[in-house]
Amino acid sequence: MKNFFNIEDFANNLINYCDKVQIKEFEKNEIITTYIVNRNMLFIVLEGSSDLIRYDFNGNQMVVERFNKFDVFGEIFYRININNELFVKAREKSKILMFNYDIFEKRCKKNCNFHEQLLVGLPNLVLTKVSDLNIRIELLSKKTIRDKILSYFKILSENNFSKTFTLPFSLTDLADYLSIDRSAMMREIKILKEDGFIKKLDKNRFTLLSQ
Amino acid sequence: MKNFFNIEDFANNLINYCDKVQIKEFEKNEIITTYIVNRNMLFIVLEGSSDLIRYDFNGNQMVVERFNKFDVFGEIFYRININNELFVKAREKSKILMFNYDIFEKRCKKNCNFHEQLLVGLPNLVLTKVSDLNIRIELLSKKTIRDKILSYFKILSENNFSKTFTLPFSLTDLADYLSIDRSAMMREIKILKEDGFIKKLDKNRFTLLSQ
DNA sequence: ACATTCTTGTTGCATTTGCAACAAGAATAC
DNA sequence: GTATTCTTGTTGCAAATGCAACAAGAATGT
Repeated sequence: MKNFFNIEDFANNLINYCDKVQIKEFEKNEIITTYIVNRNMLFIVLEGSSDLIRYDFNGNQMVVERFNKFDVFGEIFYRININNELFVKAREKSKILMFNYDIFEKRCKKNCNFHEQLLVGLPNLVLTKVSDLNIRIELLSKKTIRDKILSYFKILSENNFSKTFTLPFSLTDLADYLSIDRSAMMREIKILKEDGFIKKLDKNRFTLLSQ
Repeated sequence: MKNFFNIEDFANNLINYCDKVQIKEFEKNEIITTYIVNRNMLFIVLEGSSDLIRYDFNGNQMVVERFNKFDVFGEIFYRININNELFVKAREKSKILMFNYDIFEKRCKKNCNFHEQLLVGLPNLVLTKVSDLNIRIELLSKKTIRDKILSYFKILSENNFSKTFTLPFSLTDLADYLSIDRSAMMREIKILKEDGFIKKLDKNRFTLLSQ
């Protein structure tokens, strides 16, 4: 999982960024963007985090996806969104890089280094996104809650090169991520503990037991 | 959903393609590639179709994803695949375009038009892929079989600009795509018909009723 | 033309899951 | 420092779902 360019450095050198790109700060709960098909805007989280939210018919809102540091998002990744009921809301004070997809076609006036770096670095961010989406699809495809939890824990464990790992979010969020009922998930985690599959060390810290 | 380049024309002009790219034909059931992390190969289906298959522990194989004409696939979209148990198998006689991701960095010797077109057109194919993955995630996130079916039918209907539409694959494949048991899905379709939500016209042809 | 494989359709039953509701502890806001 | 919100944990129950098994029709291969 090598990085084709170092986005940390990149973000730190944004002082004289080009005229095709802007950086904006958002307060907690501010709307960052509403998804409108063919608007072709792209966003990169530089600081903070935000949620892609869908309003369904009944009026209740649901978190479709969460964006953390250096995640890419935008209408361009959601070409079918007929009712324009998708929007992105800051979960906390956040800094967002914004630009139009036509950046690939039109160079900026200054022909700046920043523009160039973005063009080189963006594909890697998108590939990471695709990989993340594929992983989530595989998890959501598992038929039982047990399989979903164990498969996800296995991935976390492998990412961490250790049987012990920390969840990247709360248990409530985990249920959302796996699209299962939270109480049913808690029940299954309890059974997995009893059956000796996992051990709960701390609030969000688990160990996968070999059997 | 505009096209940034016409891949049909593109594929028809492959006569003097560049030295960075190759086109290969595969017979039905032939293995096109095995996913190996960091191999960085990309593939585009020019003709035919293929399945991404996972061997699980028990030895039984499961279709993770299906690739049709002009779909892009490759290890590069699956960065976490520790056991290398993923491979792509041709469902029928297929023609596949293959190249390494470094095509972005290294121009070919001839500096050919083909190479240039690929660089311009590929991002659009990838964005379409991301959009498709996002749609599937939303469907898989629905909690009931009824919601999954109705949401998917709504998308097909909107794509077709009509309440009536044809499934792009068999009912058996639909159950796989939505990751639900086929018999449970058939039962639900029956209830949806009885409740007046849908009408079945033909084998794979349905109409969404307004109520 | 026949055999074989694939797809649709159906049902009973056990199991899994979502939902509702509640309580206690942790974290955060003011 | 207190109130408020968020998170974890638990349970009973009804509803949804997967599984197994079977049959008939359609499509495909030779």
